Amino acid sequence: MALPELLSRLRLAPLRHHLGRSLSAVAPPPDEPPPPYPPAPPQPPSNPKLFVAGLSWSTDERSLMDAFSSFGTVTEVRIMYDKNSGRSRGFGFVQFSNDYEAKCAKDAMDGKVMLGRPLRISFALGKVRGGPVIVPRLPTLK
DNA sequence: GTTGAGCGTT
Repeated sequence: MALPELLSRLRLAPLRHHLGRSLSAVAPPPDEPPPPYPPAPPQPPSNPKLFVAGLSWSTDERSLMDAFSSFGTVTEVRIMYDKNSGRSRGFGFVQFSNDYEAKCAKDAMDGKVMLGRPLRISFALGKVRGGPVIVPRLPTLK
């Protein structure tokens, strides 16, 4: 009886020791950072300004603001008009005081029919006064 | 009197 116990102790002791070390050595990586393969969208494109297309020709900035003012503070509404004819080009921009209001208005109004026309809303891009417009600056000649 | 995807001026 004592012999098998002794044998098991003699053989298990190093084994348990080894296992304990190897486990503790292999244990740490439960934190495997899963590499997000679409590395692009950490944040959904969001800014206070919305690009609103699909506007009826008869939609003016006043009615457009009235349609969006219930989602937040509208800081700017602009509809692009044709230089010559003076009529609406069918799209414009609506800017809110913050990104949340803009996203809320977009989710609520995108696809909604206004004056018989389905609205196409997305976040504005490009020309933003004071925005991140990168202008390559050439060295000034002297 | 028209048209219908799109990203703009001061």
